[in-house]
Amino acid sequence: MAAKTVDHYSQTPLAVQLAAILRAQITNGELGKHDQLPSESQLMQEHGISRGTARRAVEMLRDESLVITLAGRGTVVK
Amino acid sequence: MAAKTVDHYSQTPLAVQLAAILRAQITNGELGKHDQLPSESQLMQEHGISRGTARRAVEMLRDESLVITLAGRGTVVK
DNA sequence: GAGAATTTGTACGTATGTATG
DNA sequence: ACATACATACGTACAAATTCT
Repeated sequence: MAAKTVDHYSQTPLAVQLAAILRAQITNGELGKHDQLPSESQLMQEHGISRGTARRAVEMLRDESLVITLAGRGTVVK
Repeated sequence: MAAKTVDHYSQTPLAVQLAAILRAQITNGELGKHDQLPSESQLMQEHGISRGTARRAVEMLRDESLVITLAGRGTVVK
């Protein structure tokens, strides 16, 4: 099945949409503890968004302490 | 006297420097409760930085709940 | 109320620096 | 040396909210 992606025609900001999608995957266990999140480049391609938008989405999850980002490594579920 | 500005040759990120300058002005009372912060355009000109950098600096203060930003209005000390 | 000007919000592109593998 | 990945910073454009004339 196709993975869920953001809606470019929605009024909701793309970064907010993406954060919600990733947050849901963490909440429902699709992404478990210590699991690696898709890289910024992967998120860019999969959702057709820019790097800045992908980064803002992940930043929201960091602010919520749902994930941890390590320079040069990536982002993992906490 | 000349206002304090960021150092473009410092190792410290420009946004971090600017946030520190504004944070100090709030702490020492130079900027008091309900006082308006310089607009993003003013910060750009006064410090010779881009808008994105100015926005990140103010964003830090928002994250610290030191200020409140309203679209079309600006940012004021809380 | 209309319209211009100002200010913040969102989105994208590019470049460079730093750290890891 | 190279590829990958995050960090910082420059730029552009347009949208949305507010203020001013």
